[in-house]
Amino acid sequence: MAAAFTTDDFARPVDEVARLLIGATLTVNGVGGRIVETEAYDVGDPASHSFRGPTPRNAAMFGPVGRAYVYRIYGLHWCLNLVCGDHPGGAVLIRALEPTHGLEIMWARRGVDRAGLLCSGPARLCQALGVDGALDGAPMLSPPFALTPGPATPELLCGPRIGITKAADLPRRWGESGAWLSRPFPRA
DNA sequence: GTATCGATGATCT
DNA sequence: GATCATCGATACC
Repeated sequence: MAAAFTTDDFARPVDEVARLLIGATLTVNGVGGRIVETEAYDVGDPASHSFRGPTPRNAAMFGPVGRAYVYRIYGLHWCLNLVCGDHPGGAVLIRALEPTHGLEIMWARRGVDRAGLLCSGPARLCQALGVDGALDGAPMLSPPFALTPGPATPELLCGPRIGITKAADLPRRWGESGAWLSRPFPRA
C-alpha cells in the first residue's frame, strides 16, 4: 500500500474500499485510531440510505468520493461514512476504531470507564472524535480529517451488517479480529 | 453473561 | 405517521 491515500483509491467498488480501510488510521483534529470495522453500502442495496435516490440528507453520498457523509440516527447519535464507490451513491460506514491518538480527549468526551467503549460503535467513535453534522460533506483527506493507510491486514473477517432490517443477510461488514469491534463476528 | 426497552427527533412516505 | 446503519440502563439468568 502506498504511503498515502489518494482520491482515486476511493473510486473503487465499495466492498473493496471497506476492506482497504481496515487497518488504516483515521483522526479528526489529531484524535482517533486504527479502523477495525467497516460496512459497505451503495445504490441498489435496500439497506442503503441512497437506495431511493438523492435526498437532502444523503446528498453527500451522491457527491465526490473521498468526502464524509455524516448523518444523525435515532435523533441523538451521529454516524460517519466515507463516500466512495465506482458509481455515485456509495459509502462505507466506519463502525469501530482502536483508540491510539488523543486518548485523554476521548476519555473526557465519552465519559466512560472502559477503553472498549471509547470508539467501538459508529456513534461512540463520532462522539470520541468530535464528529457531527458540521463535517457532512467535508473531504476526508484534508484537515480536520487525516486518513492514512496501514499495513495489510492478515486476517480479515466478513459477516452480516449490524442493526439493519433490509438485506440483513448480505455479508458486507468487514473487520479485524480483536477487542475493539463493536460486536464480535459470527464464528467461522 | 444475555435480553429488553426507552430516549429522542429528523427524515421520508 | 412510521421508520430508523444506536446506545446505555435495567432486569433477569
